Amino acid sequence: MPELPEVEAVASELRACCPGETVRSVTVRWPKWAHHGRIAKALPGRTIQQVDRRGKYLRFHCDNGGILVSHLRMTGRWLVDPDPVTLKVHVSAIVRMESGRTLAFLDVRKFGRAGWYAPDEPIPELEALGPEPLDPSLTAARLWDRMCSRRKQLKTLLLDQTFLAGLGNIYASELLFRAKLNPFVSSDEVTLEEARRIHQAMRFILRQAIREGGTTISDYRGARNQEGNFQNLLRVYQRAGEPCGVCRTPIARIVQGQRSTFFCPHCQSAPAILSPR
DNA sequence: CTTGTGCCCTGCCAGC
DNA sequence: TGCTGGCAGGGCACAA
Repeated sequence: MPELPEVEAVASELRACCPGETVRSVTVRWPKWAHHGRIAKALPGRTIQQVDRRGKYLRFHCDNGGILVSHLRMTGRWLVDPDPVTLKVHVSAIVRMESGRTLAFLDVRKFGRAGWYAPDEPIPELEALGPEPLDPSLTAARLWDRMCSRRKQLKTLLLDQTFLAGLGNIYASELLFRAKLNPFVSSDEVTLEEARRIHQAMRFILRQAIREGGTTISDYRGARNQEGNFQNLLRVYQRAGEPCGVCRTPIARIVQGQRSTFFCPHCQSAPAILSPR
């Protein structure tokens, strides 16, 4: 479910209510959720100072400099003051605050994970991450440069978190449609002009999705249990067989790197060099 | 370095 | 109706 815009939505909701809250207790119901069980020991007594996002990871910064790092994976959700009924199933962890407020991590598929890191302790999962797609210092020229140094199919490269941090299957397909680029093109064959289109489309799509509160297709909900709206603006994702909004050619779905790629075979046709007669 | 496979988990849906 | 296989937005380990 969650890619950059969804994680950004969750982070901003948590940011609106967590800072200043002191943790009273942590109950881990799915032991694999927490590395080593350090969280249940380290978090009680800590006051959360700030919540932010890096790639698809959420970070809770605490008063002693420690950081709780959380990844939602496919179906993980942080919920603020959940209804008691929702705490009956799929609960990975419950964090109770001194104020009486509750944070719960719900996760149907139980892939979500969290780790506690002491002050100045290295955080391995964040160190390999590529740049933030919306970072102003990531210019089209720098993006092109990074693409040229790799030799991977475009869509697969966009999903690589060491290349860019935060894109997932939905937004990779959507931005390539907007950029009118073929998902199967090798990244080292992209021209500077095409890289500019990717850069522009990526920023446009991500900003729009953030504005819409993310994409809710089945599972995703924000920390206030609200749905996103970007699913109404999807042009190719999960639209296989439907006419392209630009040229009416049926949208195609092809499995690429073990996951679905949606694209318009006409608007995003491969350059001639890749399809010789 | 790249691509492919299996796996972690559960729920849902199409097809038989 | 009931079962089965395939599928799902992520990411990791491992093999070729």
